[in-house]
Amino acid sequence: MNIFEDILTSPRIFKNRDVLRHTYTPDDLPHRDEQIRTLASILAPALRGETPSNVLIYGKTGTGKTATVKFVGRQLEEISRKLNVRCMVHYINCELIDTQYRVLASLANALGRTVPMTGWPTDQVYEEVKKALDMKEQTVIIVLDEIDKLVKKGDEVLYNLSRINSELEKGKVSIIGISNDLKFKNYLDPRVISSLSEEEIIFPPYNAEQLKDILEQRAKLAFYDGVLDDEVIPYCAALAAQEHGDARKALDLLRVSGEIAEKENADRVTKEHVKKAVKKIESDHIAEAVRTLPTQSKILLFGMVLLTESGYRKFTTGEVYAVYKNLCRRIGMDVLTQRRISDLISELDMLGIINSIVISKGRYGRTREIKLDVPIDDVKRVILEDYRLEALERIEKDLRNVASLSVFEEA
DNA sequence: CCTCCACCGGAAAGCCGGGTCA
DNA sequence: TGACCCGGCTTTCCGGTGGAGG
Repeated sequence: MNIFEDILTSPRIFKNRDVLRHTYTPDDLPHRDEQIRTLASILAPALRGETPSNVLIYGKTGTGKTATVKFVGRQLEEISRKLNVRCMVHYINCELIDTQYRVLASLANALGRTVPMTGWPTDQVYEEVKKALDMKEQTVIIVLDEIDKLVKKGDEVLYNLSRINSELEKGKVSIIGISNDLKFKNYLDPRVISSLSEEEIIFPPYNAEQLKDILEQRAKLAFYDGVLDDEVIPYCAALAAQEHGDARKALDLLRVSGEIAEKENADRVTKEHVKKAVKKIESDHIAEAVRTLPTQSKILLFGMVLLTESGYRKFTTGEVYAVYKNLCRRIGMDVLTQRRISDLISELDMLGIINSIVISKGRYGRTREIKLDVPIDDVKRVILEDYRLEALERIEKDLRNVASLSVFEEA
């Protein structure tokens, strides 16, 4: 049989998987009417040739901030075309575009100027932006998503952008800042704050009911009719609502459940698939967390893996440190002090890779009791992917044959 | 009730790579 | 270009401590 025939005849789950990704902006945002209307009324002056107020938008991840802004932005551009008003919305993700120069260059390019992504003096790019705006009598609404990332590198851009209007003849600029960090204002110059936050909109987390509506709306587009068991969506919604009402998480859960069902060649998605999806997402998160760990932490964690494998369900800072020190020596890496390792252990704890609590063993001192509470095989595999740590694999094999505990000795 | 272990965790200073400014 | 600054990482130093054993 032709392999494609095989694939084509297998049960079909997804009509359109992309609808469940967070890059997708739906045509209708349930339970965000209030925010949409507020934002629209703030931006409306743009259509009458006035400058809209600057807006700051707050809300945790997955509360629909970006989707709402993009949605309103699209509608605004649409109607301004109809009314023949020169008004555009320029979206910038500050996680990627995180310096004054890049923000200005991206803006200039969007306005039809060719500015290299590097090389020019910053004020020349600034002039270029101003010229473009004045010449076209353009109104631009700049969306700075994850604005807190930008602020951490200095608020000069924001300062310049917020007073650019007074230097323009005909062009108009207003700024929409999106942040999930409520405290990010602390890093700002008070003048910038007052100009930037002329208006503020808060996005509260979704509750389980609302998440259910969102999922149902998307599921209609994403899945074929009747492939979802009735309990699947309420279950996903309930799980995501427990964790801060994050719609992104709920959608991920639904998508991964579908993918698992598809891979299993099942003809419907069941609650069991959702349960598996929870596990898969969690283990992917852990793998990612381990992968991005600094090298020293990886060695440390590898030491913990070895201890766990040789039967220690829990161990103390001192024990791990001895193992860690040995491993470092054998693979020729620098050995950090115990004080530092103590901090690295706390970090691993915060990432949820290990469990550690400070206990007192009376006469035998006070220490942290550490437990590795993730699948050790996964952790080990990911650590060994690091080319600098290949040597660890050999050491581990040697240890299996010798008494594994010998790592402890020779302090 | 006191001691004293084996570490915790704060403070401060040093080091280093990168960026800024005259 | 060199002087300088900044922030992240690391070391040094050290005072603090819960509770088993005496």
